Amino acid sequence: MAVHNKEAVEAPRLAAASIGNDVGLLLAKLHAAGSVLNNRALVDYGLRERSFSVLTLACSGLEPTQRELADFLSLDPSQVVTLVDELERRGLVQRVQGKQDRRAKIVVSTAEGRKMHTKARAAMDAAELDQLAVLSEEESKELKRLLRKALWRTPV
Amino acid sequence: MAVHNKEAVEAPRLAAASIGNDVGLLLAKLHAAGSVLNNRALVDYGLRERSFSVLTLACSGLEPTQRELADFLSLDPSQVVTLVDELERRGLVQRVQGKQDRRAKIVVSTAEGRKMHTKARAAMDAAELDQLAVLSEEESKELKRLLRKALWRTPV
DNA sequence: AAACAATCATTGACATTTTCAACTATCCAT
DNA sequence: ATGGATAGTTGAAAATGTCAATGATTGTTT
Repeated sequence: MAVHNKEAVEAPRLAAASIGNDVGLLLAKLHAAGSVLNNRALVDYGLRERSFSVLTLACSGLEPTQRELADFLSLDPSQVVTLVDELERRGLVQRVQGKQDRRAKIVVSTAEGRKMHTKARAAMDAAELDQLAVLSEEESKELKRLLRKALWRTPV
Repeated sequence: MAVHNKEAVEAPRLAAASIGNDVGLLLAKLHAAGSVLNNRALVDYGLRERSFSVLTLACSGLEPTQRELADFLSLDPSQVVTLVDELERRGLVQRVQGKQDRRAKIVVSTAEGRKMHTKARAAMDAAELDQLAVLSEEESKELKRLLRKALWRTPV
């Protein structure tokens, strides 16, 4: 997702409108701006935000099924197929048959995939630091906490 | 944007992965979930998130040009054309030629548009309240403040 | 144990959205 | 006045999102 905004650095004139305080718009804009940064950070590794997410989860040890990936990443199952196809083609992940449920396919990382992930993770962390540079350490933590809470209704 | 997540109510198993703390993913998921709520809230008025944003700004008195709308909403100028076309066709906004710059077109609301906006705004506020129901008043305010700060680097 | 509905991954079709390049009209700087 | 940039518009191409159908497998009901 690209950003056409040339003036993301300071509050534009229109931010004064009531909509400048809408959570929906704030989320959309910050998400769009962040996506640009993230995808730019990942381009060296041939990854994009989504394939990075899948790779990360494949490396997590949680042994996610494709269905779980779809649910967690808010994607259609068919989109997960495409993402895993690509990562598997590049030798970064593998599909293994589910133990309890043989319909399910668990996506696990290869050694290659874990090496790739380590490097990509560093780039992503730098990008996030960049995006939130204007916030203090406490503010960044608080922002994440609030996002998680709003999303999952966990006390945190 | 639709959400395929069936378990948005509580933290899913995969949230334990390192990615469950990534701002990018948190923004993407909360934005996606919010879009569903917002678009559902607007369907009665024949609006969607984006046309509502354009209508709001047309009603703001700020007299935005289409270029400003594109920048502010992180849209391609051609997408703004489509949105304004539709709103104008329905008699909710009008294009008026810019005063200083005759290339520019300022998007202003009609009386009809303002009535529509008032009703839609109420529905949107309710949707936002719903989405952030789990947060306290202070937390909601703080979340918005942090989003605005990260986005526009205003002290706030 | 046979039949049933439900679920997982996959495919392919279709719709929507994004991105981009061209074009006209207008602006601004020299 | 000329030339280069910008605003809006159009249309085409690429990327993404959505959805229905399928085969394999599961759990459930008779």
